[in-house]
Amino acid sequence: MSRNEFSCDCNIIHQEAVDEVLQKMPIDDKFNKLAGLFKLIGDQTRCKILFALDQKEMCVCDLANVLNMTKSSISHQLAVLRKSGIVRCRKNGKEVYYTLDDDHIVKLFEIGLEHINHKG
Amino acid sequence: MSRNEFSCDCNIIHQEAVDEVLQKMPIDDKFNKLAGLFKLIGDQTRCKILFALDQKEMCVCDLANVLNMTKSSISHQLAVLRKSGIVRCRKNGKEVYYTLDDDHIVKLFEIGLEHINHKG
DNA sequence: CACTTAGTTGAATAAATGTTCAACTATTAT
DNA sequence: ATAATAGTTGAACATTTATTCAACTAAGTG
Repeated sequence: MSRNEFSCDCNIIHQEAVDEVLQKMPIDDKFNKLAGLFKLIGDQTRCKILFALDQKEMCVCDLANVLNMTKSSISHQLAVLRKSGIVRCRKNGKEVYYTLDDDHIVKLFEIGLEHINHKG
Repeated sequence: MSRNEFSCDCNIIHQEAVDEVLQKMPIDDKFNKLAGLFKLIGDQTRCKILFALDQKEMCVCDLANVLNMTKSSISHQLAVLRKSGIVRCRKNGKEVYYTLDDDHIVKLFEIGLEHINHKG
């Protein structure tokens, strides 16, 4: 039984190791969400937006000025962050104010920065 | 001085807030690396590879079996992870064994999973 | 009311990215 | 030597994705 029934193009070298790891692997849905979360903060623009919102509640124009980008592109990214529940918004007159809505993000940033400062 | 000199298409609503946040913002290079790190683990395939390697040192074929993918696509992703210093490899005969080479990744995963389990 | 500004949205464009495929190297076994 | 297997690599392809542009809504101002 050196060949497996799956679509990978090789023999199983260490069947036991493979089985053991497979048992501990979370289901696909978990990885989907996990990778999705990291993909969300794996973009310079969104990184900066989140960093800024961690300092202060800000409206779209403020963010556009901080990032030196157009309202439109900021708004598009804010929509992405909103839909994923990472930021929250509140309307006041003409302006829409955004805030961070997730403690985990700040922790992820801290560890990420540790990594950067430790390695290249 | 309600108009700024930059390329954003709007007035500054809260000059003080903008200035304050701008002062605290790391330089672009930091954000580049930070977003780069998250982008790296923001992919299902690489997420699974890293999770597997956190359990056990594995060769490419083992990983191909665990993920049920071809050697080639696994190898391509391993090259990406290698170049960024997140995994390390060691050759032994025909086989190449990979291991995790970064404590931060595990921490990021833990917090990421906390987030998933807390939110949707 | 007409005008300006804050913000959103959809379509289009351009760039980045993951997988496949085929060719290749290197090591082991017959 | 020859064959088979582990792994890498570059090009091609398809998909995803970030920004731009233009049109739009909604709220405040003269």
